[in-house]
Amino acid sequence: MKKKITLKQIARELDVSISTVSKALRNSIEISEDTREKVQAFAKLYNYRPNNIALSLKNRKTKTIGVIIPEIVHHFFSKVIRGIELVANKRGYNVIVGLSNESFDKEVINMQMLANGSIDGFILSISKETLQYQDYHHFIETISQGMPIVMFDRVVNEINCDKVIIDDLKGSKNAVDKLLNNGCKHVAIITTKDYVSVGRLRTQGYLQALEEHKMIADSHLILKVDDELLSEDHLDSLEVEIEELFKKNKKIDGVFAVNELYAIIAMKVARKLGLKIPDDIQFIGFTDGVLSKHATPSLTTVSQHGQEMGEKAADLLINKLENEDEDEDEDEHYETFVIETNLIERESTK
Amino acid sequence: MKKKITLKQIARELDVSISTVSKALRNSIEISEDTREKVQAFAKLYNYRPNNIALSLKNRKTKTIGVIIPEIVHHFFSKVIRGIELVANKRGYNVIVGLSNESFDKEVINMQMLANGSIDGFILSISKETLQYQDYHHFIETISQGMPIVMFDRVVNEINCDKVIIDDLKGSKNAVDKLLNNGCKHVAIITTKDYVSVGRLRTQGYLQALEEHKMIADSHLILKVDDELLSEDHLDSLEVEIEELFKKNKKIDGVFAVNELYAIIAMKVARKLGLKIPDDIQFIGFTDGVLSKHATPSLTTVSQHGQEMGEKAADLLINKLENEDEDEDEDEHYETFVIETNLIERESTK
DNA sequence: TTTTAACACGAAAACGTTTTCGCTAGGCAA
DNA sequence: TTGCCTAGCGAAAACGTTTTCGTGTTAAAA
Repeated sequence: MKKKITLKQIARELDVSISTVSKALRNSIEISEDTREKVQAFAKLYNYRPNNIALSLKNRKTKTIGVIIPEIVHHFFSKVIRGIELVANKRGYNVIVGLSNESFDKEVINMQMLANGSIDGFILSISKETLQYQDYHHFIETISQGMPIVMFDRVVNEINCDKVIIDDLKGSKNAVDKLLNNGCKHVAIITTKDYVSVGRLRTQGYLQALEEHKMIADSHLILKVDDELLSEDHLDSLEVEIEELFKKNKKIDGVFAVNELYAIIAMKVARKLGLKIPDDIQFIGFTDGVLSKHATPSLTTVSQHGQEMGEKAADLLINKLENEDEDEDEDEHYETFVIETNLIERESTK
Repeated sequence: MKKKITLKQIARELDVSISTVSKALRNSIEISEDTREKVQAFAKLYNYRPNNIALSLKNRKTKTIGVIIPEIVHHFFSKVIRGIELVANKRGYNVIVGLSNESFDKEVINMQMLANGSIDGFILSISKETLQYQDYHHFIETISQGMPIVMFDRVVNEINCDKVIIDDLKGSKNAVDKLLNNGCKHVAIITTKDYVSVGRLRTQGYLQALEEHKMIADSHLILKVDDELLSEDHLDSLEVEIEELFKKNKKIDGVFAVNELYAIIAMKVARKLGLKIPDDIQFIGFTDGVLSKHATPSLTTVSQHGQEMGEKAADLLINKLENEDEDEDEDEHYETFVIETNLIERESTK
C-alpha cells in the first residue's frame, strides 16, 4: 500500500527544495529544463496529484458547492441535482449533498456542518418545516458571513439572494385554462396547505384562470391536502378524501393537481368510480415525474424542468463565486431567474 | 459582512496566544478558569467554529465519503443515497456525490477529483461502460493508495473490497417461481445484455427456476434489450420489440422483467393487444420504484431495498475508516453483504 | 578586471488547526 | 536562601500547498 506522495517526498528523493518541485510541476520558467523534466518524470511515475485539502486551505476556496434539499427520493429533486452536478463538474466544482428531510433542525445542522469551510456556497430548497416556522436565521447568518446562497423552487421573499423558480402561478393558470378551454365546466384542484409556497401559488393560478373565464370558484372543489408525511397510510387516506370529493361533487369534469402523485391517485379513483378519462373527466398534474409518462392513461402535466433549474442555479452560484474577487465593490445585486414551464399534453386531456 | 472568525483573531483580541485559545475552547485543564471563560464567551459571541479544512489537513481525515453512482434520476439509486446520507450524517460524515452517467471516463475523472484528499473513502456502483470495458485500474489504484472502497449493486469479482449486493439470482428465481406456481406455462423474460452483471444474474435465476420446474427454456422468450441509452426513441423501439415478442409468441402467459420500466411497458403493450392482467398474463418486475406501486394494475415486484443497501454500505465504509488506526496489522479482510429481497405482491399477479 | 544581468534555485510565510514541549513565576519545603 | 514543583501560558512544528523574495553562480558587458 503506497500512500499518496507529496511534494516534500519528491523533493527529498530528488534532492531539491519543495519550492523547486512545485514550480517545476507548474512549468515555471524559473526552473531549468533539466530539473523540470526530472521532476515531472518522477511525479508522473509516482502519480503525484496535489492534495486538494491543502489547496483549499491555501486558497481559501474549496471548489465545492453544498446542496441542501428536503428529499432525494423524488424525481424533481434528483433532476435538479443532476443539473447542478452537470455544470458544477463542467466548471471544476464538486457537489456535496445534504438532506433536510423536510426538517428544520436537520436543515440547520446540515448547513452548519458545511458552512465551516467545507464549501464555497449553497444551493438549496427550503424544507417544509422551515417554511412553516418561518425561521430563516440560518440563511441570514450564512449570507452575512459572506457565503452566497442560491435558492430554487421553494424560496422565500424574506431572504435576499439569487433564486431560481418557475412561474407557479402562470404554469397552473395555463393548465386550468387548458381544462376550461377543453370544455370542462367544473374543475377541481387538489393542492397542499398554504404554507408551502408553491402550493399556494398554484392555487392562486387556478383561481385566476377561473376568474378570467368568468367562473365562480367553488370552495367545495378545492381540496387542501395535509401532506405532513407521505406515508403509506397518508396515501390511503388521500384516496378516501378524493373519493369523497368526487362523490359529493358529481359534476366535476376536470381536475388539476399540484403534483404528479395526487393526479395519478385521483385518476385511479375516477376510474374506480367508472369515469372515462378523458371523456368524462380530464386531468392535469404539476410535475416533472416519471409516473405521468408511464401511467395509463398517461398524464398531461405542467413540466417543471428540474434539470434546467439545477443548471441555472449552479451557474448563478459559480458566477457569484468567481466574481467575488474582482467585484469587491459590494453592490450586492441579486437575481431571480424564472424558468418557463410548458404543458406536456398526453392522454388524460382531450 | 463579517467573515468567519479564526483562532488567530480571537487570540489577538484577547491578547493571548493562539494555543491558549485553542486549549481554552477544548476545555483543557492547562488553562485557568478565568481565561477559559473569557475565551469561550468571546467565541460564542462571535459564533466561532473551527475551520473544517484546516482540521482535515491536520488530521489527514476529511470526515467525508465520496459516492459515485451511474445516475441519480433513478429511484433505486436515490434511495441508496438516502440510506448512505442517513448513517453518514448520524456518524458525523458528509457525503459528496459524483455521477458517472454510465460513462467510464466520467467515472475515472470523478474518482480522481475526489481521491486527492477530498474524501476518506468511496461508495460506488460501477457504470455500464466500465463493466463493458472491464477496465478496473482506477479502482485498483485507489485501493492500493489506502483508500477504502465499498461497492454496491453493480459489483465485480475482480476487485477485492467490501460489497453490498442483493441476491439477484435468488430474487429473480423466486419471482419466476411465483409465476410458475401461479400457473404460467410460458414465461418470458425481458432483460439486459449480459455485460450488466445484475441482468446476467437475473437471467440465470429465470433459467434456474424453469429448470427446477422441469421446463425447457425457449430462447424466443428471452428478450435481451440493448439499453445503451434510455432515450425516448429507445423506449419506443423497446415497445415495438416487446410487441413483436408477444405477437410471435401468443402463448406467453407470464412475464418477468429485470427492471420496473420494462415491466410497465410490457404491461402497456399487453393491454394494447387486448390481454387481461392478471387473468391472461401475469407480470413481475425487479425494482424498488415508484411506478410499480402506482401503475394500474399495480405491479408485483422483487424489492431491492435500496435504502438498506445504502445504510449497510455506509456502515461498512465508516467501520473500515474508524478501525484503520488501530488495525495496522493489515490483515485485509473484506466482506460481501447480501441484502435479502422479497416479493411485493400486487395486482399484476394472481 | 570589475560590474551587471540573467539564470536557477532555496527559505520562508501563509492558510487555520492541534499538540508537544518549554518557560516563567510563584508557592512551598528543606 | 536554595531548590523544586506546579499552574498557566506561549512558541513552534506539523499537515501540503503556492508564491514572494532573496541569494549565489555564471556569463556577458563595461
